[in-house]
Amino acid sequence: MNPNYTPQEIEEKWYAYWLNNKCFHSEPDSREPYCIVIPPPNVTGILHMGHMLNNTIQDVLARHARMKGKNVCWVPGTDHASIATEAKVVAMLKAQGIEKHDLSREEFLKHAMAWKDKHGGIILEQLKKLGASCDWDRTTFTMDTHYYESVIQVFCDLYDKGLIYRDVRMVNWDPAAQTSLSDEEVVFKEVHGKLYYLKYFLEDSDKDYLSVATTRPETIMGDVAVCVNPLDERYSHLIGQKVIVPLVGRTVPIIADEYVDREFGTGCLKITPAHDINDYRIGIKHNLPSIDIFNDDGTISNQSSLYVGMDRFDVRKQITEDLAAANLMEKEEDYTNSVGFSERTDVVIEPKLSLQWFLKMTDIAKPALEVVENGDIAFHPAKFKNMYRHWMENVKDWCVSRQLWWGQRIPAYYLPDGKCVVGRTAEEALEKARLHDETLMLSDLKQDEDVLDTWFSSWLWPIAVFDGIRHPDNKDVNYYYPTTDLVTAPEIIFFWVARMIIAGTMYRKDIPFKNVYFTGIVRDKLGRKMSKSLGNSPDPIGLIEKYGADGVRVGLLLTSPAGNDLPFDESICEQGRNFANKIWNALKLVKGWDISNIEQPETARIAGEWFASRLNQEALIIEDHYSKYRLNDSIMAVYKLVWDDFCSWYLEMIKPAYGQPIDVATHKQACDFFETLMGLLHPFMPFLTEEIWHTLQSRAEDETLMTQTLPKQGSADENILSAFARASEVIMAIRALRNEKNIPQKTSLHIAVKKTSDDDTTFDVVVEKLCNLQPLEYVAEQPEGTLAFRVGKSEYFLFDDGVIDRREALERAEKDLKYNEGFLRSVMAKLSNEKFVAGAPPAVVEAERKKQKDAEEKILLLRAQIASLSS
RNA sequence: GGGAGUUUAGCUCAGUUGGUUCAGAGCGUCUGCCUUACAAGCAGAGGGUCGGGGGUUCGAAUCCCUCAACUCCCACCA
Repeated sequence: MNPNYTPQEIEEKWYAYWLNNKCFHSEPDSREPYCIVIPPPNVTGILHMGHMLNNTIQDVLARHARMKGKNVCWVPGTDHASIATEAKVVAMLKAQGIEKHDLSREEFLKHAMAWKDKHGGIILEQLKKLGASCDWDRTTFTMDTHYYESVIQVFCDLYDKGLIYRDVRMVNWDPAAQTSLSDEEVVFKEVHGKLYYLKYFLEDSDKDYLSVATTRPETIMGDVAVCVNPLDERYSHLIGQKVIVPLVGRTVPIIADEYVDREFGTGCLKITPAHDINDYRIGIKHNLPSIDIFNDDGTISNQSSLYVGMDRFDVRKQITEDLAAANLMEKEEDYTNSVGFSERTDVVIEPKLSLQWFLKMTDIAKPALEVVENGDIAFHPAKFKNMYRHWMENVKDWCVSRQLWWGQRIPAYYLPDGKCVVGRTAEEALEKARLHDETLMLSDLKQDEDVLDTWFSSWLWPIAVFDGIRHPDNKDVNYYYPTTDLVTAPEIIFFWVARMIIAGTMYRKDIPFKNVYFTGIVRDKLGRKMSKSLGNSPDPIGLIEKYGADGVRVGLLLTSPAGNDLPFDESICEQGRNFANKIWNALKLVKGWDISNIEQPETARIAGEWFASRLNQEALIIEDHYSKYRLNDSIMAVYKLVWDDFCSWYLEMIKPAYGQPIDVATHKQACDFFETLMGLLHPFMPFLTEEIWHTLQSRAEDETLMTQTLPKQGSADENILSAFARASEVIMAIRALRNEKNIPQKTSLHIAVKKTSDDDTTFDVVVEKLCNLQPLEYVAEQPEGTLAFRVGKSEYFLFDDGVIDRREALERAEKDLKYNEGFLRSVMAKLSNEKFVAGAPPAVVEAERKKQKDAEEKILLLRAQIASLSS
């Protein structure tokens, strides 16, 4: 066997084995289902640390449930991610010298599909390296035919119910992707810019002007008014008069509205209804015209008299120069404000008036709020309930149309007279259209050019992956829905989680999942979010190659309680790798022994009894952690059980002397323990545990650890656990003594004990073995020439081999005495306090009395010891 | 501007309804060991006024008030 554990081959071998044996595949049967739907990554995406964490957690939950005997189905898939993917395809085409606008919709989609076929699914292959136990036979893509149809069907249904409407609204416009965005897709960032004070001269005056502060001087071509607060005495006399927009020369009125903050800037606000949401509202209120000076790509439109065709940011630069040159700029100030950026393309959002499709949210959100409020769906950690409630109570209508080609095309058809019908197919639409005009032909219908927001497909994910929209009563959806756990990032609680709950309560009249586990965000050591632009994200596949998938999984899990951010440092993977290696070495030890038909030593017998109890005890605790979704506590408990209890204690206890064989019974038991431990560890370290499970004994052809159902653990013997706890204290005390006195392990020590009556002697043989002692001697008094130390209430005496320093021993005893006297004082302080004795529960008072008694006994012992040392 | 959360060892975090001298774990640090499973290791040790202040209580890391710092969400300021 290799000296160090080498994961690569082993991981490849077992993943292939599991696939070949269909270990991940699930079909409905009589068992209890356990289902997770993966948060579908972008089809063209590649694996990043966030995916690693998220999918490791899902895999742990899935594997754990499988070993509990559930019928586990983890559905994988990808999202078509309309904006992101379309942007990538457009860029790819551009690199080949092809402009999107030169292609027909069909041609473009052909290119996009080709791109998807080439790059799509890379991420799924990467998940396999991590060990993800997804049911790959159920892999779903949000543009698969059945899925596409489901989305269209839902759109039509919502339209028929009157929940979807088309309207002109101010939307968030992404000039790079040239599409509208929902509010959720806009990210606000602090931007250091300037505040420009522009001169708006009063009509018929060449010296009186209003100074107007703006961060966007390039929008003045769209100005239709200047607004002041009606209560602002500085300007009240001017209300109703007119000013001239600088450079532009247009005459616009001075109006009044409470919206204007008198404190800000000069208290004058220019009104550009087409390019600012607040100006838009004021424009409507005051019946002002709206001048849209931007083209869809962010250049100046011919609605403007100036700068036509120039980009908005170039214009900003140019116009400030021109304003200054024309002496129309009063001043500039540095200014920081928050500006909306497109989540996908990272360009500055342009508020824009346009005709879009919306979904009414208010009513359909109510039942979805209810199921979280009443606990049908549990959030882990629970604090996210607050966030959810707040959003749901203030939910806005959802802009579902996107001016893209990649996605589900909106099934709305326009008639020659401008009327609109909605239907799943053109034929269905035609039927409806003929109700208006029976002479219409298919060719008279013109389908809407836009596609639906990506999230308008992902919100159906837990239903549509089982085809439960088109066939609501099919076997799969009836069995697997509602799913059990959802593991996702808090960032998409509104994008996705909330909307899935809405869709679930609408289309299944049931929750989509019972638990939502929110992972933290993976950050770098400096606490920064990992991002491509910062280049601070390690390559996950590189990490797997370096530390092994098991090692990386352990590392990620150890430091990541639900909802907490994870400051990632490669060294945590090292800890995982080291752990794998430790286990590997334990296997080497166990496999290396010669087995012989000899009698079982008492040490091994008692060690077995103890470890069996320990295992039972800890298995319960681990299970409890799982039930609370405290996976980091769960892995830590297994980690310590394996490393400390099994390797450091148990194996040391049963280990035969070098060159000696081990007895059959002990060896068998050690292997059984090892096997059980591998079961407990399997969800976290699937590859290593599977390998070891097969190495411990030969298995049937298609047997795997991952499909084993873990046996119910027995009970733990408290007596033996506490007897061992005491013995381990003795052992550690002796080791510390050796360490302090520099007595090598090879030197066998001669120790006598004066035990108190309630001490258990069961583990004396273990103490002797692990500390390399001559048989313990039991004495009534301290023998001459010995060094005394105390563990609990028993005294131990080390026979002097010329290494004992009496003065040091005395100091130790005195320190111990001082501590116990202090302890006694604090206990007595409580007991002599009448209020305590009267007020505290009797059990607590009783406990204090016992402490008093114990401390007094110890003090007596120590005083005697000190006396003998100083004589 | 509105809301939520966090603050305990050098780092990441536990600490269940106040009750053992309760201040914990892992990692890191320090010391000693290449002891034939494992130096990716073994054995041992040190380390914290539980963010500051005040209060309730016989008793507070835990409950209340207040201040401070940080994080996140929502709204968005020309």
